Amino acid sequence: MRRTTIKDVAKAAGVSITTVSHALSGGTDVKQETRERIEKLAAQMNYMPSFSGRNLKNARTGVIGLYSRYIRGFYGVLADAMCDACQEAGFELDVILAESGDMVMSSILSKRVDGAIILHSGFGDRHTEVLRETELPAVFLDREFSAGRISSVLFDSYKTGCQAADYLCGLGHREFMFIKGQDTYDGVERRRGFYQRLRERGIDLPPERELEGAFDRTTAQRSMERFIASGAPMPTGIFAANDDSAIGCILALTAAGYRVPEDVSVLGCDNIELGQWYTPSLTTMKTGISTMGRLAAQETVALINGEHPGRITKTESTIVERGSCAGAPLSEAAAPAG
Amino acid sequence: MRRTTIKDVAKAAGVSITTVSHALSGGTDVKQETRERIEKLAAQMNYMPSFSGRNLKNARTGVIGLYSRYIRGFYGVLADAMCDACQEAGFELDVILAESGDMVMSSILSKRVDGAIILHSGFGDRHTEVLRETELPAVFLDREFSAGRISSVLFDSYKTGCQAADYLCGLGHREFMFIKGQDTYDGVERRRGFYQRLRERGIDLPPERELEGAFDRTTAQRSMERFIASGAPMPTGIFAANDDSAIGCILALTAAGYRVPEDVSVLGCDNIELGQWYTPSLTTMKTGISTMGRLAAQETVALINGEHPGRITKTESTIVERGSCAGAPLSEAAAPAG
DNA sequence: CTGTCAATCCAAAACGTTTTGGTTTTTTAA
DNA sequence: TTAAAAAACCAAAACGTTTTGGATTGACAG
Repeated sequence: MRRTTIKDVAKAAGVSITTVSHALSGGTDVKQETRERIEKLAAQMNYMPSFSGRNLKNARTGVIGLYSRYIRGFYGVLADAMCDACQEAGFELDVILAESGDMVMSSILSKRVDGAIILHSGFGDRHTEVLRETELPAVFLDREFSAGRISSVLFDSYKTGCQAADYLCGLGHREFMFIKGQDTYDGVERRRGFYQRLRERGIDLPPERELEGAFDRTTAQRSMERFIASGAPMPTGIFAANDDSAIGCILALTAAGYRVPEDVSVLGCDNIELGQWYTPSLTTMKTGISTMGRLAAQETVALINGEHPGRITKTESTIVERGSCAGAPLSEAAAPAG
Repeated sequence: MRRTTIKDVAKAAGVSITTVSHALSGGTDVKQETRERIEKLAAQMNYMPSFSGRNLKNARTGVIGLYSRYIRGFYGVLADAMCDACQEAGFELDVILAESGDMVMSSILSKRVDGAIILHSGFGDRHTEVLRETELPAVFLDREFSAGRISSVLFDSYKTGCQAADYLCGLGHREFMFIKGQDTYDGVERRRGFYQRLRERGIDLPPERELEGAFDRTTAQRSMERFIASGAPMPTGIFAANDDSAIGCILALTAAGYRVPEDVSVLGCDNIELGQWYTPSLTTMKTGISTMGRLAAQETVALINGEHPGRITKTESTIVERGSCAGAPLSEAAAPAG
């Protein structure tokens, strides 16, 4: 169970541990012949410097940590993109799954990573304050914040909301509905942008036309069913805060006899894979998840290298036109085919 | 940038570092009053023991590493399940994304993790041999191997193949086709089980009825298009090595005028989320990804604790009956509706 | 022969912990 | 009051590295 250390290699090679260290880490103070002998020996003995031993001395680990609660779905795509960018910069990406903000903070304080990318709803203001004091390079993905060595990399969700409004208006719609997401950064900003742009165009969206979607298929479906049951006139243009809730919404609409997109247009957001296979295929706002992951990793590296102080970066969305949106029907409000 | 160490806390509390260490790690040799004072101070100063310092002394990191090349999709679900099981056992799960088998090996040899879960195509026999010598507790997820401190946790894909054959035969089918996956453990075993069980039932599956699917939607679609163009008679029961290729297969069939499941039944494997939303909804073999993740993590913990030597564990699949399979049509071979 | 220089090498310190084996102080028992 | 026992504390070693500041060669110039 005892693993080989630098001492073992030194003994085997008949030199001091200093020489072994120099030989293996490319130092200049060692004869070519000796270096080769040591390298061969180290390989034979499966020697690899101890992570802890090395870091203790160096105060540098060479790893960037992605802290989140889950890793499935969205997070996985993000992590894959980050990983590429980290490796290009000579860092390793570790995904550290933590249950609470306290666990994230503990891990950071234990000096395991050179930089942290944080996407964790449990990480609160209290933690942020500690993080700032600690001066550890960090990047937030779910809030707008910047300070000394802390940056944020975000979707420009406000603008995405604006674009959604512009697109639906451009199709001729005048009566709208918003399927609300959760109160995350993106959920709040998408909503804000959508409402703001509608207002600029002189369109009012009354409270009863905002449905609870919770970024969730089932929730959106139930909400829409309730709305339909209420007998209120159906608007013709619907923007859902994400694709999942858009699909739930469509499910309820078609079940009630509405045709999408002939009677009602539904615009999603995120561009999940399912959207292109669903019937009708989903028109949606495509957010660049991979781009964001890559930018976040690069920003972390830049902060570690002290290239610039903390700042805020936003990436924009583009529309993906598919089958769930169409021009507004002639009648003011949509009605089910019966 | 200098983080607080145990020395700082000791100085602030007016005690030795020994006492601080005891106070914070629940040692018994410290007065209650002193302990409280130290705890409060440590919290105030944001002190957290250095990961490297502690591990150097302990030769134990408290982390289990999941080594893979990607983390999106399938891997993410797996990792989430593992994370739960690890935390229950007092370990932390780190997902370590490595490009090559060499990188995995380096990381393991640098003694960063107490146990490794390996799911990496780049990890070859050469690495396995080193791993065995190193005696580090490890679990493979993509090959059948066991030794001193090395286990495997796998899908029982051979049995899954058998079940697929049984199910299709039970529906009355006699003419079959197999959409081949990649030459991974699961790909090979699913195929072996399917063929074996057909043979046991006296059914022959000729080579021209095995199509290349590569676990990939497009590849399967192209293969099926080519088969249709060849004019060969269409079998009525198709088993695809995974859901993606099943969907590609259905795409080609419906485009050519075949009705699924009336003319041809298509059985997938994996139970991906898309399957339930696709039209027709996909009948498939459900593999327990979360169960496997949980088992793998528990097995790793057991190996770390020396509870038993390396062994092989397999989890079974269950069928999910949906809309892409039906009883065999009366005519021997299926024909497009025209 | 002497001093300089470059090329190799190495001993020891330092990094931040935990643990071992005391030492000092306080409490208890006689 | 004193001896023994218990409680509270601490100095130093050890873990595996890297780095600092020499030490030891041998070659070469003067």
